[in-house]
Formats: sequence, structure tokens, C-alpha cells
Amino acid sequence: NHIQNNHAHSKVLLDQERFLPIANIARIMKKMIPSNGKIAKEAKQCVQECVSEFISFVTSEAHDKCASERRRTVTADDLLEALKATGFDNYADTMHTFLAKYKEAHKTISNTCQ
Amino acid sequence: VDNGINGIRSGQEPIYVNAKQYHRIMKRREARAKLEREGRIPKKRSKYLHESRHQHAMNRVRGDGGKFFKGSKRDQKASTSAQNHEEEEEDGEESDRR
Amino acid sequence: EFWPAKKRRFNESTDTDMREVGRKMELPMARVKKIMRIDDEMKNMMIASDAPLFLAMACELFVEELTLLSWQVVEDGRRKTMQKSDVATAVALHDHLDFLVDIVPREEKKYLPTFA
DNA sequence: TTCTAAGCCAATCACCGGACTCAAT
DNA sequence: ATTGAGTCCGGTGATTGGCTTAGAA
Repeated sequence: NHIQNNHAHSKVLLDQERFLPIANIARIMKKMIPSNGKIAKEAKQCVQECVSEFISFVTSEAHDKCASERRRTVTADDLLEALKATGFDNYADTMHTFLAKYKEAHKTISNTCQ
Repeated sequence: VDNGINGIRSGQEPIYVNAKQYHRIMKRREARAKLEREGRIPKKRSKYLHESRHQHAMNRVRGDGGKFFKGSKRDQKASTSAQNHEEEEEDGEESDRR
Repeated sequence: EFWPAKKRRFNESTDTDMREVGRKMELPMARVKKIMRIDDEMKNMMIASDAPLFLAMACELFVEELTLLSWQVVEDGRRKTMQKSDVATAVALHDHLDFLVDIVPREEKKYLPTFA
């Protein structure tokens, strides 16, 4: 590897740091198409890059809201708000029920234990 | 980097985008530009992620259809005569169907 | 059909299922968190433990939806293999995917399916 | 028609999740 | 008291290429 490997924290990002594992992406994609359907490697990589941008995009939106409210912790609720604000209406709706179910499940575990 | 209310200039033509995403798209474009000028984004994908896994794949036993075949025994290329120390598994053959 | 079905599956899931969603997740939460931290603004922020879980699930939905929309393009083109250009077309067709304008290359003159 | 490139196998090992400690709020 | 960053560890599934042929061109 010849490329500039810089100072401690500003090193070159590896593909494995920027993206989710390609095999996981491919598995999710395949289950959404007919079983005889095929997917080009470039299409998988493209979707892989799209997901990383999706993460950064939503996180960025959530960050600014946290910053404006002087909070230093980004929570799932912040991300949910970010989805609403950026026009992912279906995601916000679906993920709201997911979050509600998740929280509810985690409240009953502390009840059970004491 | 500011033109019309929802217009994005990317090269030449203004592309009109979702109003709810416009601001975020711009902020993200800035962030990616910074990342790029710091030289943290590799311009092309490498052929493989890990040297060790590459080597592992190269050394693996394959069926004659090129597929990986089951057989954990250590032989790199040695098809030279006789000597078998490790027990040899039966030679299953592929009946390919697709 | 897609979104209502997803919502129903979450509603019908039990508490015990919801405690195990962390393991059964298709996408690794640790990696999602790393990607969140790439942005320098996020370097100083703390990330609640439910955030990566939430985002990982949202990402799963995102991949599913993007794949469905892209496959629609493949079918309209009467083909059997999804190409990068099909994803690009899907992005161009749906305005909630506008945030990908720079990520997906501008539609390189593939032939568009014209209806009969 | 020509000929590019996707699917198919499964063993290693990088990485994920879970259990910790410690510092902050 | 709570809750997340940092570290460590052990268990495990993502990574991986050569040949065949589907299917893009």
C-alpha cells in the first residue's frame, strides 16, 4: 500500500470502515427479488454506498437538532425525528412502532428483576 | 453553492430536489468534500479486503467446477506421489445442476 | 403492501422477540455506529445504545425498499439482472431518494422502458 | 449472435456483541 | 443512580476466487 497513511486519527478510511458488509447487503437484496433474479456486483456495491450515505444523512440531521438543544447524546428518538424532518414518512411511521415495542420490552425486564 | 430554493448545481444543470432534504444534502456534500480533501476517501475499491482471507481463498480445496469443496486437510498443491499422513476423506464428486 | 406489512410484523412481535432483535439483526450495529462516527461533528457526540439498533433496523428497511424499487425498473426493462443503472433510475424516480444524487452516478444513457 | 460477468461452494480469522470498569451527569 | 466510552475476550459468519453458463450487449 503506497497511499498516504497519515497521522493518528486522520488516516485513510478502509472500505470495511465506510460500508456495511457486502454479504449482508446482498442477502437482504436477494430476499426482496424473485428467486431466479440476479444482481450485478456493481449494483450491490452501489446499494452498499447508498446505505452508508443514508446513515450519515439521518445522523447529520439528528446531530443538528441535538446541538441546537445543547444535548451531547444522540438517541433513537432523535433519529426518529430526523426521519420525519427529512421526509422519510414511511420509515418514521414504521420505525416509531418498532421503537415503541423495543422500549416496552425493555421496561418489563427491570420489573421482572425487581 | 446557493442558487434557487430547491435547485442543486452539480456540474451544469440545476437539479430540483425534495425540499425537506435540500438543506441536509448540502451539508452532507460539504462534509464529504472535506473528507475528500483530507484524503481520507480511497478513490477506488481494492480487489479484496484482507490479505489473509485472499490467501485462504486461494489455498482452498475446490471442486473441478471451481466451487469450494469441503476438505479441511492441509494440502497446498502437493499432488505428488504416495505419502499420506493425515487421513484422507472420500472423494465426493459434483453433479452440477443449475 | 410493503410498509403496512412491515408495521404489522413489528406490532405482532412479542416482548421476548424484541429483546432478541439485537442478535437477529441482519446488519451489524457496531459497524453502523462506526459509520455514524465518520462525520467529524459526531466525534464529540455520545451515541445512545438504542441509536445503532434503531438505525440498523432502518437501514435494513432502506435496503429492502431500494431493492424493490430497483427491481421494478429491471422488470420494466424486461431483464433478469439488476444493474447499477437500475438503482440510479429508481433514485431518479422517487423524491425521497434525492439525498443520493451525488452517490449514485447520473443516469448514463441507458434506454428507458417506454410503455405500449 | 458474441462474450462479459453472477452464482455457486464453505474454512478460516477479523469482527461483532456482551461483560466488564470507569468517568460523566 | 444511570448511562456511554473504552477495553478485552471468545465465538462465529463474512469474505473469497475459478469455472460454468445466464444473459447483457
